[in-house]
Amino acid sequence: MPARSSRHATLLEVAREANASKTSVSRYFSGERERLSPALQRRIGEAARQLGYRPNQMARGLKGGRSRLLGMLVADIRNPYSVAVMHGVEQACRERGLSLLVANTDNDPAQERTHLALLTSYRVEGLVINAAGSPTHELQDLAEQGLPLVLLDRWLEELDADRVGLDNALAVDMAIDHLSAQGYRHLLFLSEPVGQASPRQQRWQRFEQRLADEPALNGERHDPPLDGEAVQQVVGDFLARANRPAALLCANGNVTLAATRALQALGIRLGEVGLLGIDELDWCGLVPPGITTLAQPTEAIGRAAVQQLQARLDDSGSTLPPRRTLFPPTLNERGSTRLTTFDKAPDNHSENAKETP
Amino acid sequence: MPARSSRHATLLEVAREANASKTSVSRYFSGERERLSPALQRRIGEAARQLGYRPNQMARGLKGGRSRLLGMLVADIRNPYSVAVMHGVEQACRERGLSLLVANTDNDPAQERTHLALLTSYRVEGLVINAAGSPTHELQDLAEQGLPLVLLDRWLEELDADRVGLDNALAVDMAIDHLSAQGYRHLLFLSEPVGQASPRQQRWQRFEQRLADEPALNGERHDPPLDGEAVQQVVGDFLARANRPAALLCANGNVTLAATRALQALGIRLGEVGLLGIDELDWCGLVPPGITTLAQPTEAIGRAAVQQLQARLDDSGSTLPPRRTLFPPTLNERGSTRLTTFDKAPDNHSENAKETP
DNA sequence: GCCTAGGATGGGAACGTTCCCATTCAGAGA
DNA sequence: TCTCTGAATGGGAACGTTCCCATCCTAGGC
Repeated sequence: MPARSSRHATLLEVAREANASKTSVSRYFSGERERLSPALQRRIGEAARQLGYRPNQMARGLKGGRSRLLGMLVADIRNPYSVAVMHGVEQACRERGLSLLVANTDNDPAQERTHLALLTSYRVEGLVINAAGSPTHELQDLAEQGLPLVLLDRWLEELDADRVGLDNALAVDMAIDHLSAQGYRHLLFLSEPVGQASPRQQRWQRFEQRLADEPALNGERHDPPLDGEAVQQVVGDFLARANRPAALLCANGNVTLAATRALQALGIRLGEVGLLGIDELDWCGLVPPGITTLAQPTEAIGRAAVQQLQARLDDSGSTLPPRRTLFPPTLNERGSTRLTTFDKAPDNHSENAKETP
Repeated sequence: MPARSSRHATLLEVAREANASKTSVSRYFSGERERLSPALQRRIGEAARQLGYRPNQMARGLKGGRSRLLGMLVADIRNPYSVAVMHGVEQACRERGLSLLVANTDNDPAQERTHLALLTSYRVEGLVINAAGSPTHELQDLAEQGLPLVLLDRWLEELDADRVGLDNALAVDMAIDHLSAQGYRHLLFLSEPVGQASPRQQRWQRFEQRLADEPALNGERHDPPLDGEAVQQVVGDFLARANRPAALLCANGNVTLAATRALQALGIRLGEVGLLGIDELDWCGLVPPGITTLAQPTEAIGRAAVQQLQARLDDSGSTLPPRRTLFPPTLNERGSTRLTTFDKAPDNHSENAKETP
């Protein structure tokens, strides 16, 4: 009795069935099909179809070291930004016949280490790193071993690798310019706890720098934990302290969400106090009168990461200098940065349309 | 000159360094550590650390067929629901020392087929399927070959596999009961194009059934494409046609988003026309006066899928009957289903708190 | 003192590929 | 007729594991 049902057909079985050698079958499935005579091609194709043969990637990966696998370390998979970028990475992989092994680390350095080890144990050919902490040492080792890797969004200063992400300085510039042009004078830069995460650091550094340069503007910076009451507290205190017109600049999507909640809880109308978020979210047009955002070109960022990896893969020999690819954001102007001085604004159900300038 | 930098250390190299046999090293790394004498353990551990050895999963997978890999087919990775479930799947995998190979199909049956082939070519040990179309034939083959697979959320009637997902009938019951209790009498069931997707079918079937049973309620059903003006058109027409009090029941998160946009564009206050969405979203508390939702226990659903797979994996021999695991949703009651008959409701910035009943 | 049990260890054959070399063969050039 | 070329094909050795069997050794029982 065949307890185990028919396992996978192997190359050898196809070869026997087609009356060919395993080499020929291997060639047939490795893109060297045209080297085979038409007759042989037909026989192999037929046999393979009949047996339902699929090359075993594990075995493939073993021999040549070509696993056709890319690894991606994601700091927080539940962040829509991460998912959007991941989607771009995936698209680019597909176009190149690569598969993607994704590991989510939930912003936990320990998991980061574990998952890094895991990904390399599958002998991925390249790594897209969106790291929370700094497994710098491990990454350095990998880089030295010649594994192509690209840092995404967050980078580690000590590690001299390729980088892809948003032009954070430009983003903050655009945000401040917009808020300033709209008439806001007192700015609160709100961020998740800055910690090691480089974009957060860069964004607020640029913020401080710009404020120092422009005497007309005043500003503060805070990075409260996002759960619980802390945000509301911080925002409330800021507004009590600051003169108007005041605005909030949110360093990422999570912060925008928390800040919006806080403002609502405080009973403050958006626009009266300005709100501008980095990262576009589905619902930003829905909360009246719409929340102004700086959208990242997530798809492009993801694709660029893979492209960079591919370049390293192709180049393998010489050591190109590390490259940084920065993308500019796009301003989505909505009502939350339209300064209203009416004490009682009309209750207009705004369409979430951008205004034609 | 060593053009290639130090590649990965192998089992054999560790064995040599530790003055041990490869068998012993293999044992050391395969959880049979205690069979080795303390001295040998120490030597191997030392050598491995020194050489930076990591077992090659490819080679492992090749020999025993144990890839320690689970595959997951996701219909739409940009849907927060999918991501949330995926997070659960991932957690459960981690706890079991499994890795997850994720393939997103963007709701495209062709990609579904391709990715299915891909996943199996990595010899995944089990498959979590959240399929858009119906690669039923391929899946049937896989199932027959003894590959454990579990259908997630969407299932294919022809395929007699394990299923995990929301109790859709219960969800619709809860929705209708709630809307009805709140005083709404004319219901519009809004769905993405139903097509093959089973949850959509089940939800609206239950909807029709319930309406047929309750003469006090009237209802319609539509599944317009979500992009463009179609939703607004459908909602507008419905409201023109139906008597009040009327409410919208949205079959999933995407629809809720589209419906909210449509209502805003039509200048309709939420609550005056009811809105209840299946799937909880970050921002549902933010759009005044808050959108009532039925939240799925996404984490639990994801974990249940892996658990089911594990059960099959353990059981391997006998054929347990297919099992269905259905989860109940949770009602998040907010302002969008609080029937207001005021022609001009007070402009209250509602806190997005649940009311204590 | 011999036999045996069983724990610790090691040798070698898979696993399913790829890839470096043959080997075969037909036709062209001498 | 003989060699030479190159295209078509095949044989066999890796790749890094696991796992089935030895083999060795130390004690314990007689």
